[in-house]
Amino acid sequence: MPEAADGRAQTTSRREQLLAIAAEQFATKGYKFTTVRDIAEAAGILSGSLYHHFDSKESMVDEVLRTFQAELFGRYEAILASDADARTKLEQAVEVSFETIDRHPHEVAIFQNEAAHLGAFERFAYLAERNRESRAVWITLLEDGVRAGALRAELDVELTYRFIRDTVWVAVAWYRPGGRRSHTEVARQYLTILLDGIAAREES
Amino acid sequence: MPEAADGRAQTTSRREQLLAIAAEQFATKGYKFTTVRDIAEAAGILSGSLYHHFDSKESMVDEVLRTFQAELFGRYEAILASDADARTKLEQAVEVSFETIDRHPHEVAIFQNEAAHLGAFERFAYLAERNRESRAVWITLLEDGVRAGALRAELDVELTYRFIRDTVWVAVAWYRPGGRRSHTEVARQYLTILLDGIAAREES
DNA sequence: GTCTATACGGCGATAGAC
DNA sequence: GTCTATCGCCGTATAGAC
Repeated sequence: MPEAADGRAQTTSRREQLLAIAAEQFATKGYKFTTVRDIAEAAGILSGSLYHHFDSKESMVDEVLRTFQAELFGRYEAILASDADARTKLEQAVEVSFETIDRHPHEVAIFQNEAAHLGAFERFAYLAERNRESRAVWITLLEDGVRAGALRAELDVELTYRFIRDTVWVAVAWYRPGGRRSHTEVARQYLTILLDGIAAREES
Repeated sequence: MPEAADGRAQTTSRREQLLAIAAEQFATKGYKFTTVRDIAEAAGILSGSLYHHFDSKESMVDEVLRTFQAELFGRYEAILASDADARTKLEQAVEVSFETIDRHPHEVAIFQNEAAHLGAFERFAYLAERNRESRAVWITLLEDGVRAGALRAELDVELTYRFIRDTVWVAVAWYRPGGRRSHTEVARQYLTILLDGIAAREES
């Protein structure tokens, strides 16, 4: 990652490298369990040197989460704005989510594991805001689905939203990029369960 | 809780009281974020006094988790051993899980949030063992369901197990005992989604 | 069974040399 | 941009009086 063979833009700045290293540590050991000395060591420098690049350990998670969320929500908005039918949009939202787990597993893990704690500080108030946005996206998708007749009418939309959100994001705990199942495959299987259930259909 | 009006066993020992207080703190703030001074203060004593009852902060989580797991797995075993049909057993396992969230929300939360970190230490090796046991329970239920013709034959059992486990336990993050939906109601709704899916059935 | 007092270590962060 | 050195704080845990 650090070197580009040809002369083309080697855009990964030192700052971004360090953030990527920090993100990996935060994701695997947890934010609180990761010391600035851990991050520095993984980067091959000493802890004091980190403060040339960042104000504090807190600033590091902050930047990691902000960047990640901006990208993710950009993609959700694109889906909402498209003119696909309700069921397709729902499927796309699920696919984008699993793709995000595939591409940014560390960032997703940090968000999953630390958002609750961090959200308590004013600095991280945007996390709660993003949570509300996310809920709005899924609820809209589900309600549109019901209205269009694609989803069952008696659906408890609120509960369904929670189940979807939980299952999709918690998958970061076991999904391994480059593993046996691709993110596309996982999304497809998941959608089958979600849409059609696991029970055998009785022939009528 | 501390007092029993009649002469009958007032079984909540001081030890159990302290453990309950610790569990609540661990669950809401996280194990690492909870200091022994926090626990002591919540109990109305000083931190040094805690060490009259327990070796260490670690011993406290340990005891909380061990007790909880023993009870939960006892219930799973009872279901497996019963002579109900495959679909009923699966439903019962889901119901027991939500009931456990209702009765022991703190313990479930601690297990959910801390098991990954704690599992690294030999002292908590049993957490990984319980995880394997849990997987065995669900996989058995699912495979029996497929064999009995109650569940779809093409089911990816491994993936389905993960989705069930994730959704059921993560519900501890939002389920509130005594709230608007009872655990029985949540379990029922969840089973509908899981078994029959959320898509409208096309009339054949 | 609880308190007072305190040890010991590791953490985040800073100042200034190179 | 990194290193050396170090500060101040807060965490767990201990020893012994009451």
